[in-house]
Amino acid sequence: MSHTEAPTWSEHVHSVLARAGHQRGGARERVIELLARQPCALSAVEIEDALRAEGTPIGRASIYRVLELLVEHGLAERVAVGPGQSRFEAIDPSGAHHHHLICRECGRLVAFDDPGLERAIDNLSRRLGVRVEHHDVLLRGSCEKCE
Amino acid sequence: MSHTEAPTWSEHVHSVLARAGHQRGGARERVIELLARQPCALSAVEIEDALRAEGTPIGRASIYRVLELLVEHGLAERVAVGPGQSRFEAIDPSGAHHHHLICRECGRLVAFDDPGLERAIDNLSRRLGVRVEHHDVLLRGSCEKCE
DNA sequence: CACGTATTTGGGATTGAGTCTCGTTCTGTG
DNA sequence: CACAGAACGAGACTCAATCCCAAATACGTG
Ligand SMILES: [Zn+2]
Ligand SMILES: [Zn+2]
Ligand SMILES: [Zn+2]
Ligand SMILES: [Zn+2]
Repeated sequence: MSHTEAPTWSEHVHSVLARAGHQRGGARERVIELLARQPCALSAVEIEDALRAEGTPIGRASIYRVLELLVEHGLAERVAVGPGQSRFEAIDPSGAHHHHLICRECGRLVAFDDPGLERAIDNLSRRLGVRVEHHDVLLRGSCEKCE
Repeated sequence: MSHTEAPTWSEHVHSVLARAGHQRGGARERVIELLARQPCALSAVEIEDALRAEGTPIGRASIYRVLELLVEHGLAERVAVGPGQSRFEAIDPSGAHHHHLICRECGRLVAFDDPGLERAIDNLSRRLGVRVEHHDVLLRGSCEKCE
């Protein structure tokens, strides 16, 4: 192949972090690899448990450090689903992202994306005249299964 | 006056809770009165401190109980501004509400409302075909003062 | 008003996500 | 392979939030 493949999220993360002057380490690699495989957001505790279950336990401090680093660099997003319950998920390098509906009944997280919503936030930030770096949107209701 | 005045938020809260079979108690009254006077969201700790400063200290457990009750009945909203940092504010019975921008620099909360955003969320919920009871929107960026 | 019952309240113990510290281990470079 | 800086992890610690339960309070009834 002569053309450049679009980089995967992991590759993108590694290149961004390398460019920012970060070395590589086992803990970070593990967390990134795990996040790369997820369809939707995980909590820090779930990440800790998943890694331990895979036989490569990672210190709690490292997990939070990695997550903070990723969020700082716009590589992952924190989804606050409740008091003391943050979840994290990869952000696609293309800028494509989705938001979530959390079901009041079963607590399940449902992902969606909506250009109209993004456009509205865009217009809004222009109207406010402030620099909006990020937007959190979380809908609460009941999902199809709990309807 | 022969016409009915629009009820204040406190009155509305009391009638909703009475209808739901709740008795009145001092702690609840104090928290409701305090929230009614706020222009924007307070944390539970701020509420506790404010009430103590006013000479009517209220137990922590009661404060959280009242807040939960209000949120449950759609009378107040929880704004998750960060991990382990919830803020609460009254929801106007008319349905009028605002959202917030939280400043990365100074941490200040700036309120705004935007019909375009509300319309977009409306359309979205119709498109998804689910019943959306509530929507959280939180922008992150820098406020005018920190620009 | 006095009584009885259900609700509300609050002090204090407890939980648990998230943070901090600091000595150890690893990475990359020359 | 030596060195400096970066990354790691065990465990102490913080603090919002929850839980427990005995005491206080609200309110319908007589
Ligand atoms: Zn997701
Ligand atoms: Zn968006
Ligand atoms: Zn507000
Ligand atoms: Zn809205």
